[in-house]
Amino acid sequence: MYTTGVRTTSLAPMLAENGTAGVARALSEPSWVEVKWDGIRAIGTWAEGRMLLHARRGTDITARYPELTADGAPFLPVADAIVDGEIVAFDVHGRPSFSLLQNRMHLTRPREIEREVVRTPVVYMLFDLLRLDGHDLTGLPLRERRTLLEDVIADLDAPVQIPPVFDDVDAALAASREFGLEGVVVKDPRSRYRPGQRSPSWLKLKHTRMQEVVVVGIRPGKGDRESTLGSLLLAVPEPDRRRLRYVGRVGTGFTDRILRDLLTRLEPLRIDAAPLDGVPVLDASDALWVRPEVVGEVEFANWTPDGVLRHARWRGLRPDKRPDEIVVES
DNA sequence: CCAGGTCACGATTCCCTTGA
DNA sequence: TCAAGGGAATCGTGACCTGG
Repeated sequence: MYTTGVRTTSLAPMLAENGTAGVARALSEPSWVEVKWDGIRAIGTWAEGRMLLHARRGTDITARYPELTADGAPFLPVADAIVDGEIVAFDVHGRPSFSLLQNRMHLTRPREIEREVVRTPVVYMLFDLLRLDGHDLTGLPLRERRTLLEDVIADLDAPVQIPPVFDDVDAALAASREFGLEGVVVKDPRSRYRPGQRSPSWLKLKHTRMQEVVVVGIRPGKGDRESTLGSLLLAVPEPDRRRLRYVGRVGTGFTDRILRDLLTRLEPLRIDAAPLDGVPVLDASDALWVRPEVVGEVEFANWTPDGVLRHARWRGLRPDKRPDEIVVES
């Protein structure tokens, strides 16, 4: 079982560009809309009755998902195939949860992997078929690859599924937002599969949210960011408005000019002790604290279970807002 | 034996250089 | 002039090493 982590040959997955609803609607009529699964992209190579899994950059992750790859895993009724899909873990509400996956995605010890098979089961959502019984299918249109995928791999057990395709961008966007999903991917059904390419034939439309935050600290930067800062430590007021609650860091979304401006504003506010409790040791270890006076706005994907902003990027200062005016969006 | 630091890997986003 | 791609920064986890 020492295949984990080794780089072996496999196809590189085709990637989606960031898109807008307008461009996505124009991609085809009717539209081809898939759920954007919040999981781990994986290319599956089926041969000699066994599935090998490779992550986006080619890492062999076969050993990490025995329910998809070891004895007893679903059996594809073909001699050989290469499939493309996403490994997904679901929370109690039935929503894909990347934070659940993080419990198991880096495990290497067989005992711990087996424990997570039971505790954090995954489903392999297949959305493409790249090779079948010796034939390269990447030159076929998506519509035909999908038909072959459905024909050939029809009756699989629970851990391997073929998710549905929708035909209305706006309805799918609304429904996915309603259900708390990350977004949708709109594809051109006429498009070929281009391994390793980021193609405008696939567009991801992601839901994002905004949150006002108060800056409570600075973490030093490295490399190009050595002379300015690495990330900002953020907080929001507790419901009682008297204390602050730590909500994580933001380290992207800045231009060099904005970084220099932030540093100029924050330097005079430096204080010795943290202005709040509950900052994880790792974040606090090299932090430079500031008086909680500077309010800004971040765009983010969702809240983690422990109340931290996920994928936050800086959107700008809110000089019109005082820290105690911040409203926490649920 | 534990805590802390560093690394690896999974992910994303953005800047900046490159080349057409 | 503009798009594409490389590079580097971020987050979050576990593995590993080291010093007390």
